[in-house]
Amino acid sequence: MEEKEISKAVIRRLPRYYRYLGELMESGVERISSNELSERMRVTASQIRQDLNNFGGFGQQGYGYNVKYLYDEIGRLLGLDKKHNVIIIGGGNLGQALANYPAFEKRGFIVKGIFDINPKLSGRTVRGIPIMPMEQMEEFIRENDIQIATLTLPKTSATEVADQLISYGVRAIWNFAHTDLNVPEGVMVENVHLSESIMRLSYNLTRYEEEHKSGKKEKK
Amino acid sequence: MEEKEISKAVIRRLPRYYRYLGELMESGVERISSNELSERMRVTASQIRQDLNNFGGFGQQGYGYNVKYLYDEIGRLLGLDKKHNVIIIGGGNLGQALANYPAFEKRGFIVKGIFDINPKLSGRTVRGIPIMPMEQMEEFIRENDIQIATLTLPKTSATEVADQLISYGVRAIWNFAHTDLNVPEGVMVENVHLSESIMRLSYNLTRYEEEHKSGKKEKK
DNA sequence: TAGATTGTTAATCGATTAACAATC
DNA sequence: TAGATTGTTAATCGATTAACAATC
Repeated sequence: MEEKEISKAVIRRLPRYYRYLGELMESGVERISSNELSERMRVTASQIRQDLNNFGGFGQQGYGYNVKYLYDEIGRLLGLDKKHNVIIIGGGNLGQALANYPAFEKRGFIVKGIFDINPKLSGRTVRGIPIMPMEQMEEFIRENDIQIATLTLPKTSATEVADQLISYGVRAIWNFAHTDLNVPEGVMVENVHLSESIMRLSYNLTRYEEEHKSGKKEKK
Repeated sequence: MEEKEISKAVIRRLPRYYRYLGELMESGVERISSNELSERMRVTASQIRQDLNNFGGFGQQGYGYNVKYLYDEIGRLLGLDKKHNVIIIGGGNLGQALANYPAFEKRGFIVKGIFDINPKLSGRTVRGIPIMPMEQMEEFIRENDIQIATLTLPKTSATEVADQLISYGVRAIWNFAHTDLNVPEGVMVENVHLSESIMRLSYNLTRYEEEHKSGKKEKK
């Protein structure tokens, strides 16, 4: 009845909670209070409690949170309790690097195939994953229950390929191309714009240098 | 006198403005109003005007914004008018993929060297960029005016290596390792946590599926 | 039970949007 | 000049933090 819409800001933080809880588990910590966690993560305890309460009462008064339980619950929210079949479009350096990344498999993201316009790459494999020509994409998606497509190709072809992918039934696009995709309702896009990321770093570096240039500038 | 602190949200948007303005330039557009740009970028015109005004009056009443001028100004803010020397720590797949990325060079980010703990990689090159052993890092940083270090190595060594880099004078870290870095004031960190990114995608996909499962669920 | 800590409401802060006077 | 569009102030919205009653 009451659809409590969860804000993007909260969702953005979920994977980070998951990471910290995983580390706590590894070091054998069984329970943790929002206060302790807040010190480790450098966020307020209030925010932690607010965030978690969006999804239900995961804690217990007077006790705190059970680390394993909370870890599993957040994992479930993030869809990490299920396998997701992934394809990578674009078999260049970045595409191959992602295909080679074992950590994704551990979290349930299984790379099933790589597609590239370059016919010379066809037939090769990366970590046992076949590189195939674009023509086989549709059949492959339909037959292998592919939910997520990773776009590691030039922006010039990204839009067109994304449209194809969606028409073949892909519901989620992990977009590394330097362009924004317009997708219909019900299709998810997560952008990784690396060039924008390094520009933000460059901005901060430049601002800092400007403010501190010519040695130590005395503050009046 | 009045230090107008610019919010992180604004800075996050700057590179995207830059991208759109670059595309407008390429297609020969000379001027644009906040209204037109807002339609293309799917943000409000009000936000565009507010954002840009943080940095000064880039527009002109009755006319709008000169595309080339605005592009250059934002580029300058982002520090793209200067060259930045970059090293990559970790010569694995991702490190090599970034080294191979020509778009960075175009923006003034010059990869000068790659460092890896694996001595077998030493002496090899990627796109003419030498891979060197970690022992040479300090000297290389000091002699080549390195400002930015890219961390593409396992989280287990990331913290330690970051500390080293900072002590050698690196002021900005582009962190791809799955961990948060604690750095002193004056050192910039930009995180690219790919596993968190794909988890957000997975979250949205999973939520959407839950809401629409068992075919079309009628809404009362 | 007493102490601890959550869940949750209320207060504050910041960011976005709307409105319009300034001005090209 | 009249029309267009910015720069900027005010209003709204949303997110974070503080506070505390509920409860384990």
